[in-house]
Amino acid sequence: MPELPEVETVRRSLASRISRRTIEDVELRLPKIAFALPGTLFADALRGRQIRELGRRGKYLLIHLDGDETLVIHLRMTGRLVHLRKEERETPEPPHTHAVFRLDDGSLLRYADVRQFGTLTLMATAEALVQPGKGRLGPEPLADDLSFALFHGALVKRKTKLKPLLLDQSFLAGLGNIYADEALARAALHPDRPADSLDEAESRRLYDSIRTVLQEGIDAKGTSFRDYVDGEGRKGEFQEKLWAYGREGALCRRCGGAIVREKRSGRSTHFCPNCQK
DNA sequence: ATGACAACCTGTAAGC
DNA sequence: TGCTTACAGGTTGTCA
Repeated sequence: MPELPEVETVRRSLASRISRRTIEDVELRLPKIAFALPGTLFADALRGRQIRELGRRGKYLLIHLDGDETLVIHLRMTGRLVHLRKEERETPEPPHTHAVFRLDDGSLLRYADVRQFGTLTLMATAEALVQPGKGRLGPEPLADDLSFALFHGALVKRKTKLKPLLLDQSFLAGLGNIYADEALARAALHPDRPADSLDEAESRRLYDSIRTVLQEGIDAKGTSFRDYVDGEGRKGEFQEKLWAYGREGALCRRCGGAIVREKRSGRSTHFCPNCQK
């Protein structure tokens, strides 16, 4: 489900609702999804803690707490994090609700995940900012300090094909299957092109396309294909503006050719064979 | 470094 | 209708 634009949308939609609130209690119904420091219980570690502010790193949502710890949330495919104000708290609970946070203003933060892949991890803030997941994360695609020179330098060192490279979170943090396909479509680059085969103009197109498509995704409040909703339970709108993903058989918005869907590194890959070279 | 694939889960849609 | 298979916004581990 959630790639960078979706996680950023969740972050923004939750920020004003839960910042500076204190967690009064946590009901953890599926313990295997949650991790605290070794030897501690997740709910115990969170009870009474105040939420400072919300951050994001790649696809990880960071809930910074007092005491220099951060609750790191990864929604994986079907995770949802929805806040309900005090007057909304009787809203029927969605199925597969695995954790409920009760906040000091009477509101609730519900975490639901059909496939149980997502994780809630309490870790030291310093660590969460650098390395929220297991492997090292690459740069933030939208950060000012990711210059074209830096991107291009890293790109041409790689022999991998573009599609798997864009999905590699250690190369760039935050692209997933939808936005990888979209970035390639907008850059008019074929998913199978070896990264080191791009000339500078092509590399520039890719760099620009990645940033444009992610920013437009955020502006549209994410892509809701199936499950995704933001922190207030609202769907995004970017699915209406896609060029490639989910458009098999439809006409390419650039050249009018037919979009195809083919497997690449185990993922459905959508592209226009006519103009993506 | 790269690639291929299974595993973790449940739900839905398509195919027969 | 009912059964089977493929597939889904992700990541990780294993084995070439």
